[in-house]
Amino acid sequence: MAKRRAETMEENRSKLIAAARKAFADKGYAAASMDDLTAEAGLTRGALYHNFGDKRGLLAAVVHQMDSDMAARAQMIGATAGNDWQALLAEGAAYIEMALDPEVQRIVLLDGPAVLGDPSQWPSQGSCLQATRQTVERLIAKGIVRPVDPEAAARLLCGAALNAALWIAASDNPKTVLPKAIEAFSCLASGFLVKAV
Amino acid sequence: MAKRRAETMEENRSKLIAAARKAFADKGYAAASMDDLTAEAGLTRGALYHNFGDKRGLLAAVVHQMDSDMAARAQMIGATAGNDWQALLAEGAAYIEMALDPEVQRIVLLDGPAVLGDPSQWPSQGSCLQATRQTVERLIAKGIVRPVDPEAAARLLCGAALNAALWIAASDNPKTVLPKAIEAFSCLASGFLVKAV
DNA sequence: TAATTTGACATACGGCGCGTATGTCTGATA
DNA sequence: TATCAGACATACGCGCCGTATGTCAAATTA
Repeated sequence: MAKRRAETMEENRSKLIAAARKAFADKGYAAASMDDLTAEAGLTRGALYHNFGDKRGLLAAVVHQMDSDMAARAQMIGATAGNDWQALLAEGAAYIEMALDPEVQRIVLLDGPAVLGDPSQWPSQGSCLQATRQTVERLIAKGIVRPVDPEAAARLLCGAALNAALWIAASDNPKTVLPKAIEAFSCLASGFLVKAV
Repeated sequence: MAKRRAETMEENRSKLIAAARKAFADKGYAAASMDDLTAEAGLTRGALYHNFGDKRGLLAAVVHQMDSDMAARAQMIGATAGNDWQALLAEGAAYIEMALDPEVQRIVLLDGPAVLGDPSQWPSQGSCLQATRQTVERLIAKGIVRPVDPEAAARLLCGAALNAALWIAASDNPKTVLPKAIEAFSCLASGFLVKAV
């Protein structure tokens, strides 16, 4: 039987996003050819421009998907922590680990900001940023964390985690530096506590 | 009188770097045309490829220049601070303020990492990173800061400062959020102290 | 100083990739 | 069943990068 119209369209969108995710991660955004990646998905550039407008639009869709995945994961990890403070630390560690994925680094952390602009302006709000900010707000309300600007705190924490991840990924043996990074992150974060550990 | 050979060459290099800096900051790396920016400098693409190899080489030269300027500035500011701890905070604040410059953001913080890779792999070592790391090492030696990995601490601090700058720049009224960012940064950094403030 | 060489830069060429305009064919609608 | 709409394919033009080749002034040597 013939498929519904919207059905195949959604399939094609998914195929294009998947191919783009692979191509962008593999060759980088600039070097990825639209002809190649659409062919990889069994389609042509016509489908691409019809669905996403232009190359940037495709990147935006890919970033949105990855960002949403990361947000969901961060949310889960935060929810399973013992208390809110540990949730914050766990989210940070999770973010560092997620950022170790080469796909995440290349697409979300490097090409994404360069092509689409600052992550906080993205529709998805920058995944981890959102989760971190909410956690910080809870901690401030409970008097555990100093009354700093939650947005500022979240941005700084995520920024620290992100750079930690880039550092680890660029290092010779990631296994040994990962714990150092997480320890340093914990130290840093503890600066927000009302009373020191 | 006829100019020396090396002299004019150095002049041309400077003119190209200056034009590139302007073009990259204005249009972004990808959208900047080599023909246009070389014409702006009164030269052609021939000079460019002879001096810098390719477009990436030109960006690297521009980044190196800006990075060196930033390092020198950070060094100066750190040196004029009362003590080492205040030097660290001052360097962080200085980094945030420098990163508010649109040219720095676009070229050093966005396109630079996307095109050239992680800043810590750059020949210039990532300006502020170097200065921050040295300051952290001094503070650890004096027992003021906990014995964390200096490299990790420097990366986290610089990452936090960088993201603070991106946040401020994207905000509606930078003037009001700048102090919030600096306050949050001080809190964060104090997490590294042996005894809390 | 005159001839020769070097090399910094200009010019010319080929190819690729993006974006748009136009065409086509299938699934929806009446 | 006939018409329409829209998702996707095809065709075209333009701009830009990188390289190969040419040129001319400055440096070198005798």
